[in-house]
Amino acid sequence: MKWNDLESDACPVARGLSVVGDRWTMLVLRDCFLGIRRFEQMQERLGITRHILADRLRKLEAAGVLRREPYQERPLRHEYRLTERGKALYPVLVSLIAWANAHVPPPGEPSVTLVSKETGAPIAPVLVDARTGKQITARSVTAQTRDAPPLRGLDQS
Amino acid sequence: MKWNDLESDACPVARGLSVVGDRWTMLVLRDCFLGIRRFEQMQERLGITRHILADRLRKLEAAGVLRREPYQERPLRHEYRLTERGKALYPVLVSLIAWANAHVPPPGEPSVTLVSKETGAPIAPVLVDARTGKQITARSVTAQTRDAPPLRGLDQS
DNA sequence: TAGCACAGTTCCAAATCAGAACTCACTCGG
DNA sequence: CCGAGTGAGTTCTGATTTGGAACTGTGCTA
Repeated sequence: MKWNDLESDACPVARGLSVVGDRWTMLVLRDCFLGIRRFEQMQERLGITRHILADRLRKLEAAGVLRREPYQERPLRHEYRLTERGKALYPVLVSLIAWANAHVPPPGEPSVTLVSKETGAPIAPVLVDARTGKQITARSVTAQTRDAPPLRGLDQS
Repeated sequence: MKWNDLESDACPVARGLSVVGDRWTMLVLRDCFLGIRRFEQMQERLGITRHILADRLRKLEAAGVLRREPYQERPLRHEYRLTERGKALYPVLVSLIAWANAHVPPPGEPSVTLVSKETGAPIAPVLVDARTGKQITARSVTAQTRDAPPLRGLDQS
């Protein structure tokens, strides 16, 4: 399978990964969420090759996740900012952070955690259904294909 | 930067990606959540090279995300199942699905959606703080490093 | 006039991946 | 007993993708 085919895959996981599913993209976006906007800064913070960074930024712009806009003329220079579509990825990032802090043991205490901007209190993210407010788990929720019946899911795992 | 260095990175995003951050891993896990457990099935459904699939399964097992257990002897054969650590990745997958269905236009209507197993009603996932019940957004929440002050975040984006 | 900054681009070598064939331990049908 | 079939891999080779380092272009500052 070629990677670009994923973009038009029926499966939303595949489509999502066609945009953010490579080794660097989510790290680039992490920096964007932290307010990093400039090429040089990203390159230095991430330790990514300039080559690859340029390529990823191009692709993220093409996907409508980042937007490139001039912050000065003479010489003309651009910075990268999250679009609404990009900001909508925040839950993915937060879920990943929560999982990693709980399950990929850092050397020592988790050194980066999520806190409320208002109160500074630590945050424990949970996914719930907007309608019912109930927590979403692999046991309570399943994927449904429009044409085909769902596979058996996790019930008897 | 070498990929394996990420594993011990202070940043939880980097640590998380050291486990699930490559081109195939999340797709493998998607199949696991759908109840697929056998090598041959995954290989066929995903269109992944047998070589790479074997490698990813090994790594996921080493990371404690999947567990490999015999389902028959003579000849001895194993299947792969999600561990608790693996199941804890569900929110990441769900967030990705929600984002892709909303922002990576599928050809036609989203053909795979999330529904409640009980009622069959569609699910709209939202991330909230377990403590306060308030929605988590890039504006209300920020990352905090234990030693350093946070970067400026999205406030004035 | 000589650096210096920023945002890239270019080139080559090294790592990773795709595709196909091969292995191994069995089972089953005739 | 022989040959085909199954499931889970492994091995090979050639193509793609990365990493690392140097180079380019435009303008600023001393």
